[in-house]
Amino acid sequence: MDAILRAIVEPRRRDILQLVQHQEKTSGDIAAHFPEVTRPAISQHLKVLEDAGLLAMRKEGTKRLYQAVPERLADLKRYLEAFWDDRLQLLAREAETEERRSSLPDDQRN
Amino acid sequence: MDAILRAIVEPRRRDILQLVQHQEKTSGDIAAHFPEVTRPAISQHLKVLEDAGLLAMRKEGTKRLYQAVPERLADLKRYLEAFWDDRLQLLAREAETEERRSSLPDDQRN
DNA sequence: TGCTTAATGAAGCGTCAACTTACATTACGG
DNA sequence: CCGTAATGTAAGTTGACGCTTCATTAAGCA
Repeated sequence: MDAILRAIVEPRRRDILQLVQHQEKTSGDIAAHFPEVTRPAISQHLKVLEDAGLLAMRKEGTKRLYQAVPERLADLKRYLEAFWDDRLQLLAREAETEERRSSLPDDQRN
Repeated sequence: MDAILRAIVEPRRRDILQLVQHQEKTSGDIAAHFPEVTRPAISQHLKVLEDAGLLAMRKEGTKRLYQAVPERLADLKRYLEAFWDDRLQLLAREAETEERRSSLPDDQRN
Protein backbone atom coordinates (compact mmCIF):
# COMPACT_ATOMS: atom_id res chain seq x y z
CA MET A 1 0.00 0.00 0.00
CA ASP A 2 2.91 2.26 0.72
CA ALA A 3 4.14 1.61 -2.81
CA ILE A 4 0.84 2.81 -4.22
CA LEU A 5 0.90 5.97 -2.16
CA ARG A 6 4.48 6.76 -3.10
CA ALA A 7 3.66 6.10 -6.74
CA ILE A 8 0.75 8.50 -6.93
CA VAL A 9 2.45 11.31 -5.03
CA GLU A 10 4.63 12.14 -7.99
CA PRO A 11 2.48 14.49 -10.10
CA ARG A 12 3.88 13.20 -13.37
CA ARG A 13 2.81 9.69 -12.44
CA ARG A 14 -0.67 10.87 -11.62
CA ASP A 15 -0.81 12.42 -15.08
CA ILE A 16 0.35 9.17 -16.63
CA LEU A 17 -2.28 7.25 -14.70
CA GLN A 18 -4.96 9.56 -16.00
CA LEU A 19 -3.72 9.06 -19.54
CA VAL A 20 -4.08 5.31 -19.50
CA GLN A 21 -6.99 5.08 -17.13
CA HIS A 22 -9.53 4.29 -19.80
CA GLN A 23 -7.46 3.10 -22.75
CA GLU A 24 -4.15 1.44 -23.40
CA LYS A 25 -1.29 3.46 -24.75
CA THR A 26 2.20 2.65 -25.88
CA SER A 27 5.20 3.87 -23.98
CA GLY A 28 6.05 6.25 -26.79
CA ASP A 29 2.51 7.52 -26.93
CA ILE A 30 2.67 8.34 -23.27
CA ALA A 31 6.08 9.93 -23.56
CA ALA A 32 4.80 12.13 -26.37
CA HIS A 33 2.53 13.81 -23.85
CA PHE A 34 5.47 14.97 -21.81
CA PRO A 35 7.87 16.79 -24.11
CA GLU A 36 9.53 18.38 -21.07
CA VAL A 37 11.19 15.10 -20.08
CA THR A 38 13.00 12.38 -21.98
CA ARG A 39 11.62 8.95 -22.83
CA PRO A 40 13.75 7.05 -20.34
CA ALA A 41 12.31 9.23 -17.59
CA ILE A 42 8.82 8.14 -18.60
CA SER A 43 9.99 4.56 -18.81
CA GLN A 44 11.16 4.79 -15.23
CA HIS A 45 7.84 6.23 -14.11
CA LEU A 46 6.05 3.41 -15.89
CA LYS A 47 8.16 0.90 -14.03
CA VAL A 48 7.32 2.46 -10.68
CA LEU A 49 3.63 2.43 -11.52
CA GLU A 50 3.81 -1.14 -12.76
CA ASP A 51 5.69 -2.29 -9.66
CA ALA A 52 3.00 -0.70 -7.54
CA GLY A 53 0.45 -2.73 -9.46
CA LEU A 54 -1.22 0.38 -10.78
CA LEU A 55 -0.36 -0.35 -14.40
CA ALA A 56 -0.66 -3.48 -16.53
CA MET A 57 1.61 -4.00 -19.51
CA ARG A 58 1.30 -6.23 -22.53
CA LYS A 59 3.70 -6.53 -25.41
CA GLU A 60 2.61 -6.30 -28.98
CA GLY A 61 5.55 -6.80 -31.25
CA THR A 62 8.11 -4.21 -30.37
CA LYS A 63 5.56 -2.01 -28.64
CA ARG A 64 4.48 -2.14 -25.05
CA LEU A 65 0.94 -1.22 -24.17
CA TYR A 66 0.14 0.12 -20.74
CA GLN A 67 -3.17 0.49 -19.01
CA ALA A 68 -4.32 1.39 -15.53
CA VAL A 69 -5.45 -1.38 -13.19
CA PRO A 70 -8.60 0.00 -11.60
CA GLU A 71 -8.56 -2.64 -8.87
CA ARG A 72 -5.45 -1.16 -7.32
CA LEU A 73 -6.95 2.28 -7.30
CA ALA A 74 -9.93 0.74 -5.58
CA ASP A 75 -7.56 -0.75 -3.01
CA LEU A 76 -6.11 2.67 -2.37
CA LYS A 77 -9.55 4.15 -2.07
CA ARG A 78 -10.55 1.52 0.46
CA TYR A 79 -7.36 2.06 2.42
CA LEU A 80 -7.98 5.77 2.64
CA GLU A 81 -11.60 5.23 3.59
CA ALA A 82 -10.37 3.08 6.44
CA PHE A 83 -7.76 5.67 7.30
CA TRP A 84 -10.30 8.40 7.89
CA ASP A 85 -12.52 6.36 10.15
CA ASP A 86 -10.54 3.56 11.65
CA ARG A 87 -9.94 4.05 15.34
CA LEU A 88 -8.47 0.63 15.95
CA GLN A 89 -4.84 1.59 15.63
CA LEU A 90 -5.47 4.69 17.67
CA LEU A 91 -7.24 2.79 20.40
CA ALA A 92 -4.51 0.20 20.60
CA ARG A 93 -1.90 2.88 21.10
CA GLU A 94 -4.07 4.72 23.59
CA ALA A 95 -4.64 1.59 25.63
CA GLU A 96 -0.99 1.05 26.33
CA THR A 97 -0.32 4.71 26.94
CA GLU A 98 -3.21 5.10 29.35
CA GLU A 99 -2.24 1.96 31.17
CA ARG A 100 1.28 3.21 31.67
CA ARG A 101 -0.02 6.52 32.96
CA SER A 102 -2.57 5.13 35.35
CA SER A 103 0.14 3.23 37.13
CA LEU A 104 2.06 6.42 37.87
CA PRO A 105 1.31 9.07 40.51
CA ASP A 106 -0.11 12.33 39.23
CA ASP A 107 3.07 14.33 39.39
CA GLN A 108 4.85 11.93 37.10
CA ARG A 109 2.38 12.39 34.34
CA ASN A 110 3.28 14.88 31.61
CA MET B 1 -3.58 19.79 -2.52
CA ASP B 2 -0.14 18.62 -3.42
CA ALA B 3 0.98 19.64 0.04
CA ILE B 4 -1.63 17.38 1.61
CA LEU B 5 -0.61 14.45 -0.53
CA ARG B 6 3.07 14.93 0.21
CA ALA B 7 2.27 15.23 3.90
CA ILE B 8 0.36 11.99 4.20
CA VAL B 9 2.75 9.94 2.11
CA GLU B 10 5.28 9.89 4.89
CA PRO B 11 4.24 6.91 7.04
CA ARG B 12 5.30 8.56 10.27
CA ARG B 13 3.04 11.48 9.54
CA ARG B 14 0.12 9.19 8.86
CA ASP B 15 0.72 7.62 12.25
CA ILE B 16 0.79 11.04 13.86
CA LEU B 17 -2.44 11.97 12.14
CA GLN B 18 -4.08 8.84 13.48
CA LEU B 19 -2.88 9.66 16.98
CA VAL B 20 -4.50 13.08 17.10
CA GLN B 21 -7.45 12.31 14.90
CA HIS B 22 -9.95 12.15 17.69
CA GLN B 23 -8.24 13.92 20.58
CA GLU B 24 -5.65 16.59 21.11
CA LYS B 25 -2.20 15.66 22.25
CA THR B 26 0.86 17.59 23.23
CA SER B 27 3.99 17.52 21.16
CA GLY B 28 5.78 15.52 23.82
CA ASP B 29 2.90 13.09 24.09
CA ILE B 30 3.09 12.45 20.39
CA ALA B 31 6.85 12.13 20.41
CA ALA B 32 6.57 9.56 23.19
CA HIS B 33 4.83 7.26 20.74
CA PHE B 34 7.87 7.22 18.48
CA PRO B 35 10.90 6.25 20.54
CA GLU B 36 12.79 5.40 17.35
CA VAL B 37 13.20 9.05 16.41
CA THR B 38 14.12 12.17 18.33
CA ARG B 39 11.73 14.87 19.45
CA PRO B 40 12.88 17.47 16.95
CA ALA B 41 12.07 15.05 14.16
CA ILE B 42 8.49 14.87 15.41
CA SER B 43 8.41 18.63 15.76
CA GLN B 44 9.34 18.93 12.10
CA HIS B 45 6.66 16.46 11.09
CA LEU B 46 4.11 18.44 13.08
CA LYS B 47 5.12 21.56 11.23
CA VAL B 48 4.67 19.89 7.86
CA LEU B 49 1.25 18.60 8.86
CA GLU B 50 0.24 22.00 10.24
CA ASP B 51 1.43 23.79 7.10
CA ALA B 52 -0.63 21.38 5.03
CA GLY B 53 -3.63 22.36 7.15
CA LEU B 54 -4.05 18.84 8.43
CA LEU B 55 -3.28 19.76 12.02
CA ALA B 56 -4.52 22.55 14.28
CA MET B 57 -2.41 23.75 17.17
CA ARG B 58 -3.28 25.70 20.30
CA LYS B 59 -0.96 26.75 23.06
CA GLU B 60 -1.66 26.04 26.67
CA GLY B 61 1.06 27.49 28.82
CA THR B 62 4.30 26.01 27.69
CA LYS B 63 2.58 23.09 26.02
CA ARG B 64 1.28 22.90 22.50
CA LEU B 65 -1.77 20.82 21.74
CA TYR B 66 -2.27 19.36 18.30
CA GLN B 67 -5.35 17.89 16.73
CA ALA B 68 -6.33 16.72 13.28
CA VAL B 69 -8.47 18.94 11.09
CA PRO B 70 -11.00 16.58 9.53
CA GLU B 71 -12.04 19.14 6.91
CA ARG B 72 -8.69 18.87 5.18
CA LEU B 73 -8.91 15.11 5.07
CA ALA B 74 -12.31 15.55 3.51
CA ASP B 75 -10.72 17.80 0.90
CA LEU B 76 -8.22 15.11 0.08
CA LYS B 77 -10.95 12.52 -0.12
CA ARG B 78 -12.91 14.65 -2.55
CA TYR B 79 -9.81 15.25 -4.66
CA LEU B 80 -9.13 11.54 -4.93
CA GLU B 81 -12.75 10.80 -5.73
CA ALA B 82 -12.45 13.22 -8.60
CA PHE B 83 -9.16 11.67 -9.62
CA TRP B 84 -10.61 8.22 -10.14
CA ASP B 85 -13.37 9.38 -12.40
CA ASP B 86 -12.40 12.63 -14.01
CA ARG B 87 -11.77 12.29 -17.71
CA LEU B 88 -11.55 15.98 -18.46
CA GLN B 89 -7.78 16.24 -18.31
CA LEU B 90 -7.48 13.06 -20.32
CA LEU B 91 -9.85 14.24 -22.99
CA ALA B 92 -8.11 17.57 -23.34
CA ARG B 93 -4.77 15.86 -23.90
CA GLU B 94 -6.27 13.36 -26.31
CA ALA B 95 -7.83 16.07 -28.40
CA GLU B 96 -4.59 17.82 -29.15
CA THR B 97 -2.69 14.60 -29.72
CA GLU B 98 -5.21 13.20 -32.14
CA GLU B 99 -5.36 16.45 -34.00
CA ARG B 100 -1.59 16.54 -34.42
CA ARG B 101 -1.55 12.97 -35.67
CA SER B 102 -4.33 13.35 -38.19
CA SER B 103 -2.43 16.13 -39.87
CA LEU B 104 0.65 13.97 -40.43
CA PRO B 105 1.24 11.30 -43.09
CA ASP B 106 1.25 7.73 -41.88
CA ASP B 107 4.99 7.25 -41.85
CA GLN B 108 5.49 10.16 -39.51
CA ARG B 109 3.28 8.73 -36.81
CA ASN B 110 4.97 6.88 -34.01
C1' DT C 1 22.34 -11.17 -41.81
C1' DG C 2 22.09 -6.45 -40.98
C1' DC C 3 19.20 -2.04 -40.48
C1' DT C 4 15.53 0.38 -38.14
C1' DT C 5 12.20 1.23 -34.58
C1' DA C 6 10.41 0.77 -29.77
C1' DA C 7 11.62 0.54 -25.55
C1' DT C 8 14.32 -0.42 -21.30
C1' DG C 9 18.91 -0.63 -18.55
C1' DA C 10 22.85 1.53 -16.39
C1' DA C 11 25.72 5.11 -14.58
C1' DG C 12 26.02 9.47 -12.77
C1' DC C 13 24.27 14.01 -11.17
C1' DG C 14 21.56 17.37 -8.51
C1' DT C 15 18.00 18.18 -5.35
C1' DC C 16 15.05 17.34 -1.63
C1' DA C 17 13.60 15.80 2.70
C1' DA C 18 14.01 13.12 7.05
C1' DC C 19 17.00 12.78 10.50
C1' DT C 20 20.53 14.10 14.32
C1' DT C 21 22.94 17.25 17.52
C1' DA C 22 23.26 21.62 19.45
C1' DC C 23 21.14 25.93 20.57
C1' DA C 24 17.22 29.25 21.29
C1' DT C 25 12.60 30.51 22.88
C1' DT C 26 8.73 30.73 25.86
C1' DA C 27 6.12 30.25 30.04
C1' DC C 28 5.50 28.75 34.76
C1' DG C 29 6.91 28.33 39.80
C1' DG C 30 9.80 29.18 43.67
C1' DC D 1 14.62 37.15 38.81
C1' DC D 2 16.25 32.36 37.98
C1' DG D 3 15.79 27.63 36.98
C1' DT D 4 13.46 24.22 34.64
C1' DA D 5 10.15 22.14 31.56
C1' DA D 6 8.14 22.02 26.92
C1' DT D 7 8.95 22.94 22.56
C1' DG D 8 10.78 24.93 18.26
C1' DT D 9 14.82 26.40 15.19
C1' DA D 10 19.46 25.99 12.81
C1' DA D 11 22.94 23.62 10.60
C1' DG D 12 24.72 19.69 8.69
C1' DT D 13 24.56 14.67 7.01
C1' DT D 14 22.74 11.13 4.38
C1' DG D 15 19.84 8.46 1.45
C1' DA D 16 16.22 8.45 -1.90
C1' DC D 17 14.67 9.75 -6.32
C1' DG D 18 13.80 12.10 -10.70
C1' DC D 19 16.34 13.27 -14.39
C1' DT D 20 19.86 12.98 -18.35
C1' DT D 21 23.08 10.65 -21.52
C1' DC D 22 24.79 6.63 -23.37
C1' DA D 23 24.40 1.75 -24.12
C1' DT D 24 21.60 -2.44 -24.83
C1' DT D 25 17.80 -5.63 -25.94
C1' DA D 26 14.15 -7.20 -28.92
C1' DA D 27 11.10 -7.38 -32.90
C1' DG D 28 10.08 -6.54 -37.64
C1' DC D 29 11.71 -6.35 -42.36
C1' DA D 30 14.77 -5.75 -46.65
